[in-house]
Amino acid sequence: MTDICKDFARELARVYHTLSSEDLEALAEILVPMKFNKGEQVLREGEVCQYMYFVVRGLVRQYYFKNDKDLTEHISYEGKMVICLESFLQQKPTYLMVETLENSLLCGIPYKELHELAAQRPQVEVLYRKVLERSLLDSQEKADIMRFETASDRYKRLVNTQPEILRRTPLVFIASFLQMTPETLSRVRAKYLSEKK
Amino acid sequence: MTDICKDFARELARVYHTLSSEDLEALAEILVPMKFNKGEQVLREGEVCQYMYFVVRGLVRQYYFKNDKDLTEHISYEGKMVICLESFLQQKPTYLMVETLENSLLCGIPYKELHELAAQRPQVEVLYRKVLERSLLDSQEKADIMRFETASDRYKRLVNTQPEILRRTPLVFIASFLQMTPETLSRVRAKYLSEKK
DNA sequence: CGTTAGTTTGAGAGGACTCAAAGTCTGTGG
DNA sequence: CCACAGACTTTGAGTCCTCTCAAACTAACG
Repeated sequence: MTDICKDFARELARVYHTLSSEDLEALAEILVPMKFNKGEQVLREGEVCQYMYFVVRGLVRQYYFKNDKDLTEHISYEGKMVICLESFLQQKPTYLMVETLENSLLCGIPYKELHELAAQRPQVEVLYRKVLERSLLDSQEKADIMRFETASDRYKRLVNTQPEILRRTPLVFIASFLQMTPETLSRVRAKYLSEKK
Repeated sequence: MTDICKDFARELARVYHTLSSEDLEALAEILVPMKFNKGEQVLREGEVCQYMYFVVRGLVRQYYFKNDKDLTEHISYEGKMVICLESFLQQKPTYLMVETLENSLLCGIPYKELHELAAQRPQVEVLYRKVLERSLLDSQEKADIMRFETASDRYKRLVNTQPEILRRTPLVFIASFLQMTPETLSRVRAKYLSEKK
């Protein structure tokens, strides 16, 4: 087991504080560190998502194709979780893919081992549930944002909450992440910059 | 414990098949049946959602206010679950309210008892997790629908998947449930009917 | 039968899209 | 070190969907 995994396990414990140090040890045991170069595929279409990933270092996006269009669903960087939920939870082939936008170091919790551990250790099961809870709350928040905010609002929100993403990600991906066309993002951003000045 | 609760417990076991008959007994013990008249508030703004509700009979909607507008988030009838997730999961005051649209019979799983039981019985914890998984997949599906389907598509989808709701619910609520104005729904529906003929 | 809520119809506006073209950046090979 | 291809970004014009506001219509209930 690497230090990286230990760090991650500690991080998890901190965020969800339900784990004893024993649980923590056991969890750290099953973690798998993974290294990827910029532009590499972490998860391909049709594969089954075997891990809940944690980004130790780097930048990755989750995306899929809809009517031949490449749509970015999520962008994650240091300290964030990356899961293709539908595939991971149901252990069925994914339509949602993962690729890195920078050289990246990920830490994975494998499905089978997680479930075995959860069966033995109630607190791990609780942790697992809490991760889902968080995803659920996030996805509700996102739905709300998309429903009520204009393209311009969404851009400003990103500027305020995750400027990190803006600095490190090509515009095309940001546009579809914010659910607008690159053209719209360009206009929105031009207006934002001129207003700010 | 009433027969109703037994029915519900059986239903749960059927859907999620992880429970032993012992687990089932224990779960049924903590269920709380509740009766409401048409138009009654099941959960008011600011209260903490104490139950995961199951609709045994009747029709209920979950709604909230945004800029003084009454927005229907969800409509549920026999066999469906009703949970104000944010409030229930975090046991904090809800902004999402629940009211009945018909005389209704609900069956509630109380938070505290559920957690106690989950702590004792791993399979109940698993069940709890699976309920969350289902909510998550549903909410992702809904986001996708709202993103890519037009008002007209959404209406047709409801006609095909839950005509039940259309027959039993006032138009205003259906409109905001489908995330459109009553005017738009009226037009969409007029067009649908004329096309069909 | 009148009041009020709910639904339909119409006109007009706005946000974001598409398609198209122009402009800018970047990296590679001469 | 320059030039140019290809990718990315910006700008423009026109369109479409859904919204808002307003008015007419219908239904329901006391």
